[in-house]
Amino acid sequence: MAGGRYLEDVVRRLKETGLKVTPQRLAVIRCLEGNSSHPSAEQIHRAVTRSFPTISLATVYNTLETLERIDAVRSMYLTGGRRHYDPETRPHHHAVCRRCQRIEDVFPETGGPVPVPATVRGRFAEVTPMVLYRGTCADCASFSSS
Amino acid sequence: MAGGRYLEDVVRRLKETGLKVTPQRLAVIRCLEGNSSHPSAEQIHRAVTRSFPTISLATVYNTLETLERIDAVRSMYLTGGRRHYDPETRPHHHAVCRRCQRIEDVFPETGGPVPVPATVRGRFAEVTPMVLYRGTCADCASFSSS
DNA sequence: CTTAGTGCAAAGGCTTTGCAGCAAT
DNA sequence: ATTGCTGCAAAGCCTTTGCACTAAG
Repeated sequence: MAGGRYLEDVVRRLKETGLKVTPQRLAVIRCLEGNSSHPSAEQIHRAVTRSFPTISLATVYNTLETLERIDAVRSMYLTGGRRHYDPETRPHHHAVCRRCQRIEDVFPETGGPVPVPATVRGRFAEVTPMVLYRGTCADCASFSSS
Repeated sequence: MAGGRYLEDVVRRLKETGLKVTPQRLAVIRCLEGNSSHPSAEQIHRAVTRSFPTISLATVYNTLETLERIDAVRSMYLTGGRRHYDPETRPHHHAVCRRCQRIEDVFPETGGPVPVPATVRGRFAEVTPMVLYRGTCADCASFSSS
């Protein structure tokens, strides 16, 4: 595996900002590293619990907020009323399955840049477009009636 | 004003589906007609309360769910954990202010169709792209430090 | 009449907050 | 010693649900 580039980087930023590198934070960072499943806080908590049984859900939330402030994670509401966390902080798009809610990253390179219409440019500054491709994923399409 | 095209249309669809046209539902429909502010359920409730003081928030939620089923309104999580309702049910995009969370409709015609990358097309069927143009609106840009 | 819809209140998710105890300078 | 972090529990939003009452067709 790629081995800790993300972890190293986030740890460095924590230290630079004067924040502490606690075992709980390390566990959450490790859970996020290379994780493109866009987990919710609760999913992260469940996953981290396996290696760190005593970590509390509140600490996971606190840690995620801290990590978001140092740009180590990005949160978003893509589907439903729950927040999803993504360690990929570069601008990119998302494909979301209408049925199973699976979320996949879609990088701008694969589809070319998304133009910002003049009407939007005239009314908003520093516009970053983010596309949501809502569709039906292969798994769900094959079990179409289930 | 345009005068009731939306209302007429929704009332017709309610009847066709065998649903009742109650004063509460009419009040919610009137509140949605031509409303492009993407209100939350609570905002709709507050607005409707002015003309219909006894309507309950639960009824507003129930009504919105009913209206969404007959495709008279579309709900979405664009920003934060609250649901926003939009009487515009044709596919379109949204511009959202990073600061004040104001939401504006952006119609595909103004920016041309959004292409679906081959990678997405290969993994998802019936893909509908929806763009979120996140930026800073003119009002917020002028009060940049407030 | 009959059935669906309303309003109230309670319950349910998810997230945030307050605070005592603990850990790391 | 001082500061910040953790974990627990409670509180807070927003939304959904159960149920008796009411009203639409």
